[in-house]
Amino acid sequence: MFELNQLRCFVAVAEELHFRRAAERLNMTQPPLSRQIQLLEYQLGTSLLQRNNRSVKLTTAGRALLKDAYELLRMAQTTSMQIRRVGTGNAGSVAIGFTAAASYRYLPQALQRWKSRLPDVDFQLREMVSMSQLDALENGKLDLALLRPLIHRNELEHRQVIREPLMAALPEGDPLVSKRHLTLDDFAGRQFIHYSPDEARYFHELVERLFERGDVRPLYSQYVSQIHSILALVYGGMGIALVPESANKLRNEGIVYRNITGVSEKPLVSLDMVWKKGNDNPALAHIIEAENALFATDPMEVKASE
Amino acid sequence: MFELNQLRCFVAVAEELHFRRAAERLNMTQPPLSRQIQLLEYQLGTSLLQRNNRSVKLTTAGRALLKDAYELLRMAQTTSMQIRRVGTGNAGSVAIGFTAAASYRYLPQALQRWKSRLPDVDFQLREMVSMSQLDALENGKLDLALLRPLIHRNELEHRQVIREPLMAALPEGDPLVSKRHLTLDDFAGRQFIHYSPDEARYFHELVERLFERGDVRPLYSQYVSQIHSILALVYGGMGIALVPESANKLRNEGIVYRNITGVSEKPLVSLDMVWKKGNDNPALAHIIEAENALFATDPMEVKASE
DNA sequence: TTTCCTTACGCCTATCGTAAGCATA
DNA sequence: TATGCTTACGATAGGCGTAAGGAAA
Repeated sequence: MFELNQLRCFVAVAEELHFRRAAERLNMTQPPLSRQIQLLEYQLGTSLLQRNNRSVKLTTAGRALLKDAYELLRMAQTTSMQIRRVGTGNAGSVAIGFTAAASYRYLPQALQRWKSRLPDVDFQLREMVSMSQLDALENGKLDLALLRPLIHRNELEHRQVIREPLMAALPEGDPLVSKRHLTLDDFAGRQFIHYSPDEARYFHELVERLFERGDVRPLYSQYVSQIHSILALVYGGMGIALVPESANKLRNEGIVYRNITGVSEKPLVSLDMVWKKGNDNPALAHIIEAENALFATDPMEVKASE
Repeated sequence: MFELNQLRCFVAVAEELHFRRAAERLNMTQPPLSRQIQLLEYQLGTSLLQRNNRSVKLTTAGRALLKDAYELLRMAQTTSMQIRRVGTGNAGSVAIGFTAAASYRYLPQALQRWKSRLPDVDFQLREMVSMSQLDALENGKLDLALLRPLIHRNELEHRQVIREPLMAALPEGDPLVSKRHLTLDDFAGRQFIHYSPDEARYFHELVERLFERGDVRPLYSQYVSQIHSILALVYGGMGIALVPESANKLRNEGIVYRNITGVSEKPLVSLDMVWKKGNDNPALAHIIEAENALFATDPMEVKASE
């Protein structure tokens, strides 16, 4: 089989139709160039150039090869540049998993930042539940995961990327709506829609810890894992709930959000970016670096707002 | 820039994920294989394989390269085979020019023969007037021309491929139609549609020579170059004419063809195949060879039929 | 100790450059 | 005679194989 260098020799001769000039272009002397062409002809079993002492012309086979040689050399050149860029992280692809929660506030802006910084990187986005994301990270199906803090595994690294406050979600017409500022005491004895201790453990424990500090307890009526399900139940009058501030991007109709004095001032709910320790995807490194630079001091804090 | 051989080395390692086994597959020992991979990595400026003493894994850049390497090697392989076949004339393309006359009888069957013998050859057909064909042959735009015999140029070779008789073309209702066999004497004093001495010189001289042998002369009323024009004029009652037998493939409506005793027995009208002497298109050689074998004795003769 | 990749080193082949050959205008 | 490709030949560099090195299980 021929080598790319032989094709480069052949292309030079085919374009110059003159061995000496072609050799000059290739920064070599003419005799070895002749030999390379002869070798190529021998390997292909056919003559490529018809040469007498006065002229050099392409044969039919030579004309056919010239077209393919251009194609091959062009593709080799493209490949070389592309791999170089993948190596530096300026090209390639990054597989990103995210939970529904991440898709509302953090992911859209983050994607915009990353795409403008890495325009030739292909971002593959997949909505997945937290557990699947962690598994996918480990077996290399994902480069990056966006999810609520969990017990982190050893081989995974993480960083907080967003923190937002908890707010009360009330159905329209609820007596508490008239109060501008609630306190946790207002939840005493109220039907309360809680988070599932298994499938939404992070939120479950967050809420548990809040109420452990005081004396009041709401009446836990339901255990639900997804925020949009909680909002549906609040809307349906099944109770009131505590949700992260970004829930208002999910649903506003029939629901009123209220700050809770002593709670909503602090951004309690985190979103984490997680990746595998040994992941060598250079584009991933750029993303992590970009987020580190952006949140040089602290993760992005979402202030309580009304 | 890398060489194809380095890609072959890389692919072997990427598939085996084991240097020693890959080296065996490549019929070499393991250390030089390591060196080739290192060289490739150096040339691309990025690591392709992540190797510790226990395992070899593709990096992101390596995965990207593997896909492109397959593509490049496959294309090189295809090119090699294709050029080899072009060299033997079993692939490639042949540009064939033909006059309208050739397209009726000879070309269709000939093309069928050639295509079944050379299934991977691309036949490019172009209808052209004779002069353009000869020019195109000389400057390499055509490989083969099909036309009436002309004063042949030096650099061109030719062979007769078909001979057919001349017949009389009469308008329906002409008094001569009632005779089953005409003679040239029947043309005496009749309005006769002749061939142009410039644009249809071959036919012009053929007809001239015919009438020179006897005493009768028709009345030359029109000088026309194309056979289908002659038939139109005959149909229109402008006169009668002498046309090659294959004219009946052009037009039958309103025209009656009749043999001429002493003329139609001999196949007087030839069609030639012409090519340039130095043409190196191997597929052309196959075509010429095929026709030589087919007409081992004589060109295909079209018998006078009614 | 074994496995497996890397480094070191000598050999050899393939490519290069110089020089001579040969055909043509 | 000048031009231009090929052949011949010595030098050199790059690739291969063998042997030694080093890390991990």
